[in-house]
Amino acid sequence: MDGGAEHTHSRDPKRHRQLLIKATLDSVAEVGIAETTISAIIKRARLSRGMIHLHFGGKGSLLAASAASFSDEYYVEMDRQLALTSNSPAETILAVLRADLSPEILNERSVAIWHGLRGEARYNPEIAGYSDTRDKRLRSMINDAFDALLSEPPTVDSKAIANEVTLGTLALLEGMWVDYMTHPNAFSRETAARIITRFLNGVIPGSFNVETTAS
Amino acid sequence: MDGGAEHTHSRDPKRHRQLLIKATLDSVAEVGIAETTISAIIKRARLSRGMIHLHFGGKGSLLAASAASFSDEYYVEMDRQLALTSNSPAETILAVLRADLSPEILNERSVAIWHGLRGEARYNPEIAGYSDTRDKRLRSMINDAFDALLSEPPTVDSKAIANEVTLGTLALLEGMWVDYMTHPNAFSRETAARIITRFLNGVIPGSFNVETTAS
DNA sequence: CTGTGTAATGGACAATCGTCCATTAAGCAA
DNA sequence: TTGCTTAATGGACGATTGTCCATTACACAG
Repeated sequence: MDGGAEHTHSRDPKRHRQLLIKATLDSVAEVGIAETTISAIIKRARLSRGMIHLHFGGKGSLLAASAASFSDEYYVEMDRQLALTSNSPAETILAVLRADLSPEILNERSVAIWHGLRGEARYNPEIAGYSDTRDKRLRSMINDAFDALLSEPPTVDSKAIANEVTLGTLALLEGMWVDYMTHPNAFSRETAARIITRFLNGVIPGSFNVETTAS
Repeated sequence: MDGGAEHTHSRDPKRHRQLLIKATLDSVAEVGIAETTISAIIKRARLSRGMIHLHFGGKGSLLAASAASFSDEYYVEMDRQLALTSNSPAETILAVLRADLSPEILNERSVAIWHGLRGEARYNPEIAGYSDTRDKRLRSMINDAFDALLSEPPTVDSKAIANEVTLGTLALLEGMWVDYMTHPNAFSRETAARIITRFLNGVIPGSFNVETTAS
């Protein structure tokens, strides 16, 4: 019937699962979550229509699995970059900032997925869970560092300050992501990092010296 | 055209146009932009199916008109609140912060619409235009105030600083909106305002004294 | 080889999407 | 009233949505 069809039924369930997740994330990144339909995903993964129901039971579960995978991607890269730095509190905070603004983590693909999944989280509790987990881990990373930076051992007052500075730093980062999403080509990672450092140097003087290095 | 004559009920093109826009924004706020279909909008506005095509020509144009209306809502309320304050630079900045975090402007309805339209702006240039216009006006408001606050008349250096502080302030506000959207019930407007003020007081010492006055 | 179980296929299916138009209803001029 | 204009209706239409399943293809045990 067919002479040279290289695409016969390749049997590899685990790889196909991963292929579907990747296709889903790529689709959300490129055409948005509204256009990420079963047909679009299947076409991208070059698999058959029934695969999604077979492996995930429905579109919702596939989206949730994709959110989990995306969260993993984030922390794998974050941990990789953090492993390269020393572990003083100020260094850790700066390293997190740099990583969160690095091209490997902050790019057009990731902001589009981030935005799409954030919206979907309101109606899919499973996705909300993964978003929340991601946020909490980042927050405790930064919060611990500010605790150590402000007072050793931390006092009630220093902890209160650390908490507020942590929330402010996270808000700054999230705001920068929004900025990047709305104007990807006008955005400057260096400017963003400099602004955040300026603010941190303001609230905690002397710990984030920036100006020394020539640019 | 005329001042009175609002007796008619079934026939009122201008009112129906407005009704459709309101229904669209309400739908985006409550069920998300994906579920905001022609049927959903019509059902909400209690009008007939053909009205959208009649008055707007299509769903895309209705969304764009809704984005314009939403942008108006924002600035009408912002201007109203700003009119109540004195016009010293520091007071202006604080007033903008307070307004942007006030229940009239920052609420579950507005963040949901804001998020939904931001995502749609990638595929509908008309919507992107209104988002951009809104952002630019807010930015110049804050930037002008920082310019005046830092140096009178502004110097090249003070303008550079004002620009970065402006971008940082906007990022903080946008981050707070994201925070509010993801955890509406855990969010505290007072804490958010205090954090931003703390950061501003850090980068520009002495201009944003917080705890002293309550009025 | 044949038999058995599972991976994979791709179309059937009802529901819903957005667009569009033939028809009806309402206001105004005569 | 009669005629004319336009707002408004609501269903037809083809395309597409997500779900599901009867069928087929494959790997391996025997």
